[in-house]
Amino acid sequence: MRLSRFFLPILRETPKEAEIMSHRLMLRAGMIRQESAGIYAWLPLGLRVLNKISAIVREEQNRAGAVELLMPTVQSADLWRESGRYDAYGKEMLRIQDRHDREMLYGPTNEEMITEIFRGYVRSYKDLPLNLYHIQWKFRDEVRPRFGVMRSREFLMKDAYTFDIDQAGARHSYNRMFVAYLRTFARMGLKAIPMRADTGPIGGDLSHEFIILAATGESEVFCHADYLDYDTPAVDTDFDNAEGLQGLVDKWTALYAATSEMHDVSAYEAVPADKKMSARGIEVGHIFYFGTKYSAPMGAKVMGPDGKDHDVHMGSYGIGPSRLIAAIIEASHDENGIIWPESVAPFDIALLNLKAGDAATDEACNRLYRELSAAGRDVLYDDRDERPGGKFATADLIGIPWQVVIGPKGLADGNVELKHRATGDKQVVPLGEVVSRFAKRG
RNA sequence: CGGAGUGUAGCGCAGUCUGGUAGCGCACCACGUUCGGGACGUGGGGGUCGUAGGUUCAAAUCCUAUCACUCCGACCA
Repeated sequence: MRLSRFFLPILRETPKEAEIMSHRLMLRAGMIRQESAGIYAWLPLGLRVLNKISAIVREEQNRAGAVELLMPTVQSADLWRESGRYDAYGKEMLRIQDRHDREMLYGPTNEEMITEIFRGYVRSYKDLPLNLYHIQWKFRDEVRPRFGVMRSREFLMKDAYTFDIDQAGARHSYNRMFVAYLRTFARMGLKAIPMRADTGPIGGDLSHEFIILAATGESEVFCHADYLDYDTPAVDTDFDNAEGLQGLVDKWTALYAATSEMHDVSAYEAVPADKKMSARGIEVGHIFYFGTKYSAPMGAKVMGPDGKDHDVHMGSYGIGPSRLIAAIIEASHDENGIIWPESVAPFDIALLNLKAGDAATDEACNRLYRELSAAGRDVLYDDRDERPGGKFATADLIGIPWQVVIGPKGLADGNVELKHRATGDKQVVPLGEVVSRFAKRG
């Protein structure tokens, strides 16, 4: 992409309403624009990151055996009356009427709808287990949206729903998502710690919030420091191996980790002093098992091997890609701007032409732009007629992992400069070697 | 939903107390000099002062209503 033809409305000054760093940087980098309280337009740079994150979520969901579909944003109130939640949900639900005065709502979540879909087709235990998910916009009319996309009213959410014949099956389904989540967040460069969460009236131990530690986190968390050193489950993890998965989950839940709502002071006291970690955290995922809470009232049952009907055991599993963007920025930035992990960066390489209009630099840049693009790299080519300082500042602000800097001075010796955004390391590289350097990294 | 604020050019702000017909910095446009970490000069464009009433010879400024947004608290992916 040539910057001269892209739409990147960066701001030099910080809009006053932005309190936390991720919100400031997203506004300054031209990623989002507020359209209403807690409602944002995604500008091209922001959308690129959002799509990268969704792609990782999708890959890991699929790997764990989940199947993607897409449900609508607008739902019928009648559906929610079946579960009793139409009245129970309260003012957070955005209620609307269509032209026939039918009561509709903008979905805050999809348990009712997925249960309706399930019961319409699935009749036998032989069709289980089943895990269906979608990535769709949700709306929750928060009393006080704030912190940009961290707590917005409209937000993108991946929500998966599992169906099993019994609780043992549901536990395996739960564990699949548990491990998929560990992999998902790790791929985005995040250290997410699963913390025991409130299961409400269902009880049991099958509910976890995945928390990223960050100074600006909304909730106070307490955990054992060893979690930070744990290895991510391998890419070839066998998700059909129930014992193997249980072992992984056991390992990741053995040590103490809880948010303030679930904090158990005496259990925390048992953590060795040098391992005690008290910090603030951002919730980026939440998984839980809720049994037959929706299947029973809504009549989602299947015939079991015993020839009898069974209410299916369900669970739901959420990840907020839009919130994740803010969480990643909170965890990865410096005074100059965002530092994207390579896996979610909007572009792989920023190609800076320090003297647009100069025949030699133009030619070298054009060639590199073509060759890097052909090698499968997403390149943002800053071909604008701007001063070098502005180009450096822009590239740093929007956080592209690598900067290839081409100016007349270096080019006279056949060299370009390669800068790594995260470390600030700069090295001089012969022009002819740039493409091979990046080809290897893929 | 309780409490506190703010709405003046794309962004950040002054002007409001004490009414006299709107200004500064950045950004934007033109020309020139510049050009390896956010240059400088000259000239220029852009605002029904959130909206609606009212008071007044005269309202960004005073009064009333209303809308939007932000912050603190309670609540939440």
